[in-house]
Parts: sequence; C-alpha cells; structure tokens
Amino acid sequence: MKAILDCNSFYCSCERLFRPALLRRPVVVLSNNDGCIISRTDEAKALGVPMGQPYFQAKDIILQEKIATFSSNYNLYGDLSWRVMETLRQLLPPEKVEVYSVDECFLDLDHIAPAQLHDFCAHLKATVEQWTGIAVSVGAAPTKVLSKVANRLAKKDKAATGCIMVLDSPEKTAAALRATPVEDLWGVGRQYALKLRQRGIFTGWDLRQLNLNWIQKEMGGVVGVRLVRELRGEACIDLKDPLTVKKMIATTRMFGVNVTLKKEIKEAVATYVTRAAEKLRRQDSAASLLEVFLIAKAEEPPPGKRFRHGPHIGGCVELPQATDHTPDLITAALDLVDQLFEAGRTYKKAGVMLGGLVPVGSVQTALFAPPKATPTRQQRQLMAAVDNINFALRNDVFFALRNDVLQFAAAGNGRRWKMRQEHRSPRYTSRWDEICEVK
DNA sequence: TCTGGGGTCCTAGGACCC
DNA sequence: TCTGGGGTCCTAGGACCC
Repeated sequence: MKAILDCNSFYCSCERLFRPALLRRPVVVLSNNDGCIISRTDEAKALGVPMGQPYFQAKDIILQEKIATFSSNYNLYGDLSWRVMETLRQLLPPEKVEVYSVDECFLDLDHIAPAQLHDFCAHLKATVEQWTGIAVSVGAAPTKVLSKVANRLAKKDKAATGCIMVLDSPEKTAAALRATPVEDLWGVGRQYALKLRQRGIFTGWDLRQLNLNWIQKEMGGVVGVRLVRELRGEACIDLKDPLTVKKMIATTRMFGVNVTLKKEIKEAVATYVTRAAEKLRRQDSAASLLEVFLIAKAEEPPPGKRFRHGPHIGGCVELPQATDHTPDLITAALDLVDQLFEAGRTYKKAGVMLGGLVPVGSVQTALFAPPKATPTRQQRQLMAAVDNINFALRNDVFFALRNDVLQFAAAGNGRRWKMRQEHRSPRYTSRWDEICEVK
C-alpha cells in the first residue's frame, strides 16, 4: 500500500502556528508580489474566497470579513516543511519517504500489515502534529492515484474521517471513486476534464471503466493509460528515488514595479542567475544551457477575457562548457539581455533557466574552449566560500538584511524592481531577531 | 494600478543516418 | 505511372502537478 500525507492549508497553518489568536479565524496567504491567494483556511474558503484569486479582487471581502492576510514567507514554510519531512524520516525508513512537494509526501507502507494500516496512519499524523504543530491528512490505498483520492476525501469531511482514509477494500475504493469528480483526480487538468465531461464521464468511477485505447488516443498516450490503470488498483507509478537531481533549474520573478531600463533588467537577471547557480551547486550539477527571458507588459485584456501575460521574449545559449561558476553564467546571461532588450518597452517579469545539467564531477572539457573556461580550483573554492557565508548569515541576527551578505556587483544595490511583500510575517524559525517572544 | 513560481513528462514532427 | 524500411536524436509545445 501507498499513502500520501499532506499538510492542511500548509502556508496558513505555518502562519497560525506562531499566532494562536488566528486559530479559528479565516487566514489567507498571497503569492510572490502579493499577486494571488495561494493558500486559505477552511474559514476563508467558507466565506467564498477562491483559490488563485488575484488579491486586488479579493480585497473587499478580505477587509469586510477581517481575513488575516500574509505575504508568502518561504523561509518560514521551508523550515517547517523540513521539520515535517524529517519527522516522517524518523518514523519510516528514509527510502520509503518521497517528498513530493513542500507540503506533501508519498509513503511506501508495504511493510505494514493491512489490519494495522489505519492505526499506523493515525500514529504518523499524531506524531507529526505533536512534533511540528502542523495539522496533516493521510490517504492510503494500493496506488498513488488512489491514495490521492483517499486523501482528498479525508480532508473534505474532517469530522467524519479524522483526516485519515484508507482504501483497503474494493467496496471502499468504488465508493471513493464515485464520490470523486474527474477534475479532482491527480493527473486530470482543465483540458482533459472538459473532454471527459463532453463524453459523459463525470467521476473517477466512470473514468475507470473507459477503454484503454480511447484513453491512449485522447488523454496524452501512456500518461492517461497509467492514470486509468492506477484507478483500477494496478500500481504503475513508483516512489521516486530520493537522490534524483533536477533536470532543469529556473529562477523567475515578476517585478514589483514596471521596469523600462536595461540597467535594471540586468540587475534582476544577474540576481536570478546568482540564485539559480546556488541551486545548481547545491545538487552538484553544472549547466550547459542558459536561457533568459523577459515578459513585456500585457495589453489590456478584453473585458471578460482571462488575464494573459504579455509577449515572451527569450533567448538561449549553449555554453562552451558546462559550468556552475556564477560569474561565467552572469556574463553569458547579460549578453543575452543585450540581445533581447528593446528600448521603449515596459517589462513585468524576467527569468533565467539552466538546462543540460550534468554532474559537476564529469564535465566534458570543450575541445576548442580557451583553457580558462574551466573553473579552476580557486574559483570553486571561492564559490563554496560565498555559498557558505551567505547560507550561514542569511539566518544570523547581526546580518538580518534582506539581501545576501556577499553579492555580485552586477546584481546592483538599488533594486527598485524587487517584489512587493507588504504583509510578510517574521521569520520565526530561521532568524534570531525575529523569534517569537512570550511576554 | 493590481493576476505566482518552479517543475515534470510526453508526443509529434523534422532532420538526419544507413 | 511508379521512389523503402528502419532507425536515432532533437525541439517545440502541450498537459499536468503543487
């Protein structure tokens, strides 16, 4: 059996953890730049605040209902997420724990006797809640897709299920699938849901009966077939090896204000490259492909039409040799900005993507590259030192700055373009100067 | 005024090989 | 009149996830 354990309204729960006064009050958390609502508690949901709604549209109801509102505080969420996952790794062999997202985790429970499953899930839940203070839900079933179904139903009726559902018989599974609309299945998005509904397929149970040839043709080939097989109880999606590294690394942000100056675009791009290169080194990879893109300001969307981003202006270079050295990546990225930037345009967003990742230990030396293209031992040591200092001081009271202690000059220091975070809570668990005080 | 960020996997089709 | 068969590799784009 497999299980998925996820944190209830994770970002909101993190905010509540340090403010017990918010315990039964509605809470929402906003995306970067205070753009959209990306987490909401049951109370906020009950007041009719939709997930993903732009903040400025929800402002009226937020004020009217006195909904507590926070900018996203990833230092805090990242730290609490780590505590939840670490707790699970203490309760299960670590290779049976697959961290799927910041607030979700797949578990392999094959070693638990069927009769004990429910109790074991309850034990996991109670321990995580006691050790971290974050409430969680658990769904268990023979496959990943079915465990997602179970988890959703467990959360939907918290009082009846106690946030735990185990699908350990064909009858329970059938009932669960009949109660699950297709669009709420893991792997069915807007497009497929529409297609299925037009064919009269409304629930997971309906989908499970469909002919695999049709699925193969109409639902993304093997992806759809795998989904339906999983609905039938045939495990097709294994737990992922916890040691797999990323194949692509991206850092992209909306600007906090409109940007028209090339200098500012370059500062932002250099900042994003720095961040991406840090992630690169953390997984011991080197990148051979670098892409930079800019998003220009969107035209007014026609009334009633969905919001769309402005034109995407992107460029890509193949590096002469894979590297994880920030200065080399910045140089290449700024060259791209020179090619992409058009004076007179207004930009809303920029991003950097690193691809063609290879293990840093086995970088192929370029035949025609000048000898200095290979990062030297000193350059490696330099980057390691920069990372160590920044990681350490990011959490230190004496350097409680918004920016890193060590920065590249190309990243600038005006940073007018930085994102807005008007409602950020203190970083209770990762900054000494922002720790919770009891009076 | 104002609409997030970071990923994965798969397919189709083109270019190219012998 | 009539133009094979069997591959590989790459890219762009679609769909999905949280």
